[in-house]
Amino acid sequence: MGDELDRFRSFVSLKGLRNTPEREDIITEIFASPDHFDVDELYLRLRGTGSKISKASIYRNLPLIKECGLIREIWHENGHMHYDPVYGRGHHCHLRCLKCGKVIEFVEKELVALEKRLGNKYDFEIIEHRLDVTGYCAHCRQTD
Amino acid sequence: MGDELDRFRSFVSLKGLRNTPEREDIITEIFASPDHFDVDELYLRLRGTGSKISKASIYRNLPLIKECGLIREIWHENGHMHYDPVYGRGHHCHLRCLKCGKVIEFVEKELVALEKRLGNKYDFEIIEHRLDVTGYCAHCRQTD
DNA sequence: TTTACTGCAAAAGGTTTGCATGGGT
DNA sequence: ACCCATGCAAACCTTTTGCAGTAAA
Repeated sequence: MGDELDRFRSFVSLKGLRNTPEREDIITEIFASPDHFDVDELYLRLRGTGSKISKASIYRNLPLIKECGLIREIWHENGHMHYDPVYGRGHHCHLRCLKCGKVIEFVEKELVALEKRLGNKYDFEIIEHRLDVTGYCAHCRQTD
Repeated sequence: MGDELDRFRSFVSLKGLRNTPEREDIITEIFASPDHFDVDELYLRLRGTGSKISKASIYRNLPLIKECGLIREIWHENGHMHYDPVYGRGHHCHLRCLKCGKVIEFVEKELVALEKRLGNKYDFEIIEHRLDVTGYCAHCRQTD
């Protein structure tokens, strides 16, 4: 907790880049409530805290924050990308309702073994896997 | 083989829609070599066969062809969606090289059991899962 | 002092849509 | 004949980028 900033500061200085208040604001806000988000939501949340940051800066910084390992891209929906804060949280996958959009996170440890198997079989160095399961939740099936 | 068209014809008439040469051209071309594609590639392939179809029609028809179960969306990359012909082929997942873009398809039958487990546990009617594994292939690791 | 970072606004690029025409059923 | 589907071009929307000013290091 607060750890994210430390990690980002090291990352940035290691790369010979600069840290800025804007970057810290973004990261702080993301981890203030580490739920899935898209650029627009994050922008509005930041505005809500009084930040005057521009969307351009958000777009420019998300790849860096991703490279640093604090967030990852999860899925693209309605024409835009969604992100998931991952730092400090175990790897998980998503079960998503196609109607209401509700998202349930679940952990599937077998996938680690699967990764290893695939890496060996096809001679790949696996970087990540993304498993997205979709369907209809109980509530949405009733109100069909 | 050719089966795709039959399926689409039934689907379309069941929905009270109309079949057209453009729609058949799209489907025929997709299954002429059923590899992953994006809209632009498909458009060029169609042009290559002499078709005068517009991109607008492709964009308007892909959702229908998807709903019919002939294709599915797989991943969004470089700002646009990629598609996968699925009809008549077993369900598979993708292992993708982050550098050269090479795609290896693999089958993981355990995922069916996983789907069932998730459905029961969270009371979801599962529609589909998408597992996308990324990393670096042997060739790209050597030429780093 | 250097030069990466920011905000702004314009541009880019994929996808959608309005409209008039054409063609299934 | 009805009205859905098409082509064209404009609109739309997310994301990227050029530029001039600002501020880390």
